[in-house]
Amino acid sequence: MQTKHNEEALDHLHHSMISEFSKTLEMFSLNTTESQLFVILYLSDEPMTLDDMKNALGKSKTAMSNSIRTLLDYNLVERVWIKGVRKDLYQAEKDLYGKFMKAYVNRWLDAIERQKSNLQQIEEHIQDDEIQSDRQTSVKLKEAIRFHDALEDVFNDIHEKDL
Amino acid sequence: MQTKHNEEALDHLHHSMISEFSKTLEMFSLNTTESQLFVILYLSDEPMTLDDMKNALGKSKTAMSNSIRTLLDYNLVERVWIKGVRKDLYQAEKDLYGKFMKAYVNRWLDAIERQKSNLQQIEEHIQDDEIQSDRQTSVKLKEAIRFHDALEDVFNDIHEKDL
DNA sequence: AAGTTTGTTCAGTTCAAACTTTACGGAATA
DNA sequence: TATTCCGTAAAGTTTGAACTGAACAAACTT
Repeated sequence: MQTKHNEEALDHLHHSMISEFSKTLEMFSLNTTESQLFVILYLSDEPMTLDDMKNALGKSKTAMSNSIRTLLDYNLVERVWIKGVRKDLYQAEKDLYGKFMKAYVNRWLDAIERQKSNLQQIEEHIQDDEIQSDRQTSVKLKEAIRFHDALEDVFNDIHEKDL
Repeated sequence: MQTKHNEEALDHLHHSMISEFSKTLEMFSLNTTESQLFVILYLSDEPMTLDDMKNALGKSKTAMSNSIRTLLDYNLVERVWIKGVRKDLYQAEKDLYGKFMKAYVNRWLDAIERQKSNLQQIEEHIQDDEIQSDRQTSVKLKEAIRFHDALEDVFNDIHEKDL
């Protein structure tokens, strides 16, 4: 009975960790399932199959398949091969902080670069067409571009720190 | 006719800026309307009323009222008073970069602190109840807490930079 | 005091994201 | 070669966020 009590307590413990830790991971623009999935893999000693995850989270296999693929895209999870095992196996990347930060910062930098370039095109467009834009708008446009520069700087700083 | 052509071009210009710049602002966890609203206010020389915004964005007054309040919460917008004007007036805060960064970083720091404390409570809970947790889980828990510490450090760094 | 005007609350609607179930193609096994 | 098994694709369903319009309370005007 003591063992059973202990087992339940361990289950509860796992459940709490998944519930709590995943909330933080959601802040990295992961959705609920993706975050929970990562935590599950993170807590597991051994690589897991889609069916393992399905059982652990109580969701459909398709949901697992989709979520695991975005985690792969973000480089937060890797597929491993074990001789004799037919199913695909996945495990969480070791370097928790580094991987998450890298994934996060890269997504920011990509977006910033894209948006900055869009704004710059608008700026060129003004000059080419000789539109008599009000002074105010022109000033704001330049300011917005500088804003993007500043963002780029911050995220580049972070990026360089954890190389 | 030249003036009219120019006017149209200016409208288009404004529209583009709202569309493009707001995409970046959405990355600070603002939804579409909040972001667009901020850009509108940002581009305007004068403070605007809810009706002005409603007309500018073509959405309901309720939507404006809700969005402006979250922008106020985040300290990205301020209410101003002008003698004789009965309606509430709002304008974008001047320091674009500083305000956004501060709002963003604060939200991160709040969340991290809360989550870290939750994890620490789980850790205490283990020790109190003398649960024989597997070594692996215990290690991971500590690691997760360190992860939060690291995040706190990064965001604190950013926070201190733009004081 | 009666009647406007203004911002917000509330109830109902719309739409997109997230899930599930079913179906399918390709690889492994017999 | 036939069959089973596994991951993904497709189609349909559910759920929650975002929006609208009507109703309301407080403040202002006359």
